Formats: sequence, C-alpha cells, structure tokens
Amino acid sequence: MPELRTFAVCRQISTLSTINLNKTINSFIANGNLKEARKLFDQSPHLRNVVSWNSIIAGYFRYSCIQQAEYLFDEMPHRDVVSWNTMLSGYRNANNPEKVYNCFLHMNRYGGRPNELTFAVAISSFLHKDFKHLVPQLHGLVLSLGISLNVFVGSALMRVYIDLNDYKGLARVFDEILVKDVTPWNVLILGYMKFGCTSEAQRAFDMMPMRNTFTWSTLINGYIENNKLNEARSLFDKMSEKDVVSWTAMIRGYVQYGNFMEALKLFKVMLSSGARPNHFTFSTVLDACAGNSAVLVGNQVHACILKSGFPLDVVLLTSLVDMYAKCGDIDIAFCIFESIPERNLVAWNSIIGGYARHGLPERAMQEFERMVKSGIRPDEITFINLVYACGHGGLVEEGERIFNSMVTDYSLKAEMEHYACMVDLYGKAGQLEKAERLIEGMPFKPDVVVWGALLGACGLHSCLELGEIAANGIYTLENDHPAVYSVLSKIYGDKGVCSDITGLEKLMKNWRARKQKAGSWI
DNA sequence: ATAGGGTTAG
Repeated sequence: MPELRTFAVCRQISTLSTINLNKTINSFIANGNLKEARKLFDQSPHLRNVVSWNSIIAGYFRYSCIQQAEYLFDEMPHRDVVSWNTMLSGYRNANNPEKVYNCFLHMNRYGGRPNELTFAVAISSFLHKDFKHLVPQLHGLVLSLGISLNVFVGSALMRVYIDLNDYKGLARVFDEILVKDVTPWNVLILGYMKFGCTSEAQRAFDMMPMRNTFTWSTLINGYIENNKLNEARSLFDKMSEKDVVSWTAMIRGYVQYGNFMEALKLFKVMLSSGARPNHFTFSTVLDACAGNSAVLVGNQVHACILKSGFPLDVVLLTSLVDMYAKCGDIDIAFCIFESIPERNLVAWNSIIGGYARHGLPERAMQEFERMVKSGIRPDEITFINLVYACGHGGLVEEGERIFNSMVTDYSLKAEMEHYACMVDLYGKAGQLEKAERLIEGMPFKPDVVVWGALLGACGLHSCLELGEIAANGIYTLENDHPAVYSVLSKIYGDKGVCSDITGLEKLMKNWRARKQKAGSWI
C-alpha cells in the first residue's frame, strides 16, 4: 500500500514543518516582530494549526493589539481551551473584567469545557473590581465541575475572598487546596494581616513549611499596616536576603508614621548595602523628602533617579512635583509637571495642591481650568486643593463658587475635608458666623479637623464664645488635644479675662486634670 | 500558545 505510506510520510513531514513554523512564529513574536510573524502565518495556511493561531493571538495581546487579536479569534476555524484562555488572559491583562466576563460566558455556552487555568485567569481578573461579587459563584462552579482546586485557582480565590472581607471563605479555600506551595501560605498571611489578626499571621509564618521573600515582605507590610512598626523592623533586620520590595516596604513604613528622618536613614543604609532601588523606592523616598522639607536630599534623590536610568513615569514625576512643591520650590515643580507627557488626575491635583500651599489661588485656578480643558475630570481632592487655595488667598466668594460648583457641576459630594477648608476660609476672613452656620448645616457631625479650623479662626480673631464651642467640640472627641489649650489661652489672654470662672476655664481645668490622670497611668 | 502572593504618586 504505497499510497498510505506516502501519506504517512507526508503527514510526518508536514507535522515537522508545523512545529518549525510555530517555532519561527514564536521567535518573531518574542522579538517584537509581529508583522513578520503574521506574514509567515498568512503564507502557510496548509501548515498552521491551532497552536499557530493561539500564538499569534497571544502575540497581539502582548503588544496591546486587542482588536487584531479579537479579529483573528473570530476567524478561527477551530478553537481549543487554550484559545479561549488566551483571550481571557489578554482581556485580564488589558484590565477589562467586563470582556473577561462575557468571554467566559461565551466559552461556557459555545466553547469547550473550562479548565483550571480558565478559572485562575477569570477569578484573578475580577480582583478589586465590581465583578468580584461573582467570584463565590465561580468558586461553586469549580467545585461542581469537579475541577481541581490547584494553587493557582486557590490563591486567586483567596485574594478575592480577602477583597470581599470574607474571612471564612479565605480559610475554606486554603483548606480546600490539596497540594499547597508557598503562595497560598503567603496569601493566608496577607489575609490575616488585612483582617488585623497579626498573631494568626505570625503563627502561619512560623509553621509554614517554606518561605520566600514574598512571605517576609507580606508579614513586614502587615505589621506596618497594623501599627506595629517595631515588629516590622525586627523582622526586617532578621531577613537574610532583603530585596527591593522589603527595603521599600520598610522605608514606606517610616514615611507612613511621619518618621521621615528614619526613612531617609534607612534609604542610605539600603544604598550602601548595594541594593538597587527602583521607581517604587524612589517615589517613597521622595515622599520622605517632601514630608521633611528636605530639598537638598530631594535634589540628590532626583539626581540619583536620573543617573539610575529608570524611565520617568507619571508616578515618579508626580512624586518629584510633589516633593519640590512641598519643599518650597514651586517653579521647579511646575517645570517638571510640564514635562509629564500624559498628565493624569493625580498629577494635576499635585500641581494644583502645590499652588494652593504656596498661597497662589490664581495659579491654582489656571491649572484647574487647563485640566478641565484637557478632558480630565476633577475629583474630591481637586476641590479640596482649590478651596484650600482660596483660603490661603483670602478669596471668599471664589471659594464659595468652587464649593458649590463641585456639587452642582461635577456632582461630587462635599466631604468633611471640604467643609473643614470652607470653615478655614471663612475663619481666616473673619466671617465666623458663616463658618458656624456651615458647620450647623453639615450633613455629618464635625470632626477634630473642622472644629480645629474653627478654633484656629477664633484664636486669630479672639472670639471667645465660638472658641468655647469649638474647644468643647474637640474635647468631646479627643480629650487630650494640646492645641486646644494653647489656642484657648491665647484668646483668653487677648480678652484680658483673668479671674472670671467661665465655663471655659472649668473646661481647661478639667482637661488638665484628666491629662494628668492619663499621665500617671504610665 | 494560556495561570497564583509582596513595594510607588495627589
């Protein structure tokens, strides 16, 4: 039967060539040469198989040519699970959970049976999205389809349960994973820390069979989140192989607690230890410089960034803008801001905030208008900055106009901070009655900042009656706020009231007594 | 050819 043998040989040859074809396509894609890959693909209709199709589709996704990927997927004569998974993964990486969802539904209806990978991709793409609420159903589907809960599916599920604040779900999935590697353990620690269970996290850390750098930095970061900086630091010191992430996390910890000097010190230690900072580290350190008004160190860090050759992305440039603005050099801040190619909301807020802090409301407003014109929608923080700017410039009517515009033109809700800025604005301008009326009309109970703004204004204008109300307001929230005492004594002195036993004085006496009590406790 | 954890800006 010569024909049959010939056929078999031909088949073999063509299979071999298909393998070669796919290898060549993949190497083109790896080198970023999508056009060549596609050309080869188009020229070999008789050799290509489903793997060739999948490769090209994955390649399109890798270089963000989503439409081309979709087009090719629609043209496919035959799709396998990998084809579907590639689409899901592409949509996931494009941060498009909606398309993941539709594709997943489509697959279950018309395509093949999903596998572990399908679920790992789908579940992880719903993390931190509204779609996360569908994940418990996906979990059920995994179980009912008899798909094994491997480490990938399991870890992704655990992440989402943390996101859903579902402690039980987290623990259940961890138990359901039959063969665990280090990742589910790490996620368990992450979850415990998110739920504030530091001792459980520590226990998991102690009993887990293996650890990696992820484990250590998850624990360190968890302690920082849970106000246990000392524990974080002693763990960090115990770490034998510190990597960029753990260094950055620890530095960030100090910044978070306002200990900027220690943050900068640690950064120096990091550099001398030979560890290489990345853009995460640089943003964090710039934040420390900004908090410390350390423009000289900030300059050095700036130079260090330029020398390091790291690409200056929006985040890093915004950190620089913020650092220079907070260190008093608003002109350099503006120059850097202007150099940002694609300014986003945070970048705009940062420069507007800079002008606000420098008491230049006109400049702040100019940038705001430029921002709106460029198509960026302002958010709550934009308006905090703008009202704050007006407060520093004494522009009462302008501040009112902006405050109202926020609600009517941009349908944003006025939050506590906006009210605090408005109270400050009225207070600085001496319009204390307006400030008082605003507080009364607030849809929520004033916090320390609002009362503080009022109290500060009362101190400025020596208004005893209102100052008393403000002090009382603070007192009910925080009975050992040092500012209360100093501002009240100032008003008191200004008023020349010395011997009258007023409610105010009682309050102060009371407050001092309480404070001493608290002191003797230690 | 497709998969899971830790660090960044207002």
